[in-house]
Amino acid sequence: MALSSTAYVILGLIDGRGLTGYEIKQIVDRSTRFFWAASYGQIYPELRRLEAAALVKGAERSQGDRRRREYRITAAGREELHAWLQRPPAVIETRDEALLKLFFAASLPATAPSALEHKRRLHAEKLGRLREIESSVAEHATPYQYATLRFGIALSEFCVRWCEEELEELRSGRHARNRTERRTS
Amino acid sequence: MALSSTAYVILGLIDGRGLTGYEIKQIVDRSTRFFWAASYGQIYPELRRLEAAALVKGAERSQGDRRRREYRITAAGREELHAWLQRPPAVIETRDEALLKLFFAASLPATAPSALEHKRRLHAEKLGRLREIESSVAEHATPYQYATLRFGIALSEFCVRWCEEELEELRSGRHARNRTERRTS
DNA sequence: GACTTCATGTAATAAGTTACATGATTCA
DNA sequence: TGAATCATGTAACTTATTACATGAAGTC
Repeated sequence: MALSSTAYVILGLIDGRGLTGYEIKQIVDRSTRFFWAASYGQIYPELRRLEAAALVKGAERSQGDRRRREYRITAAGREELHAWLQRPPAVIETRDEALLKLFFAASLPATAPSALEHKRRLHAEKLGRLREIESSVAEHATPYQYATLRFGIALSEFCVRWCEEELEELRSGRHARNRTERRTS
Repeated sequence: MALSSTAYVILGLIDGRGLTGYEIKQIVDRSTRFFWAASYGQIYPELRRLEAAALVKGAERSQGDRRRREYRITAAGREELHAWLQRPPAVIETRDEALLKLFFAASLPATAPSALEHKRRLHAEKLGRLREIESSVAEHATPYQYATLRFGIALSEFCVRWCEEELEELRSGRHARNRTERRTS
């Protein structure tokens, strides 16, 4: 079949309960968002494709004049989801502009602290959002969902800490050489 | 001007030395690759665009019948690079298919260990490549480049460790509930 | 002689973001 | 009544990957 990962995000989310495109987007933004984002521009067209392939089934759930289309997974859709879960994951990619700026900071060394400081702030903000989610979500998430949340929190904490340590090193001037001896600590 | 981040990867790499598109790709694959990938399909057209904008200057450095075009940064290009370094970084995005499969593992719980095991292996492989790079690159990298390398190594180690701990929890059966009490440890 | 590496490039496709358009309902 | 939220969708654009084509030079 060869669907996009974003298609499996949809299949995974509607496995068990019917959801509208709008609701899918809301849930994504508080969950997979942190390791797999999806925009309306992907979700709505993808729902149509999935319905055309009979992997989901949409039904009108309009209330008054407000149109609302709720999608449920079909038996074929669940099969497709299970097949995907059984295939080995391959994609783990990162795009980190802050790290890129740090990487090239030798071209303008005065910018290095700022790159690190912004990176620290971005991770701290993400950490704040994840902690807020954790405090409101713990009871209705699956253990696996909860595990990915804990991973995101621990990872963000790690990144914040690393930035702080590195800023400290920059300030203390120890950054002028490659401290090979530090690697083993 | 509004260039893509990939354009700045090129500007940053050729700041100081002339490089061909081929060499840029090779260097990227051993450095920024781990937080900002770039393919030939981006590099060659981008070099043309940058030359059209007079931010880089290409020159023939053919040897015999083998054509070879080496690019150097211009004064305007260096200015553009410096301006970019001074702007706050915004993009830090991750796409992690393994985490996605773990997130949806409640749909087919038997696949959870496999998702974690694959995630662990992918991080371990990355760690191996980074360590190999570290052992060969330490002397000619800038302290900032070396810092990003150490970050990549520490982060990969963290991810490998997390996967191992999580696998251990799965095996011991403690995964059946959301262990709120564990969060504070 | 065959394989690998060096070297440049394009075309097709896929994936994803942003901005916009539209309109109902809810809440202050 | 005005703002926020609910709700669906598309168009234009950007970004990036993959596969392909071409050919020289070096190596086993």
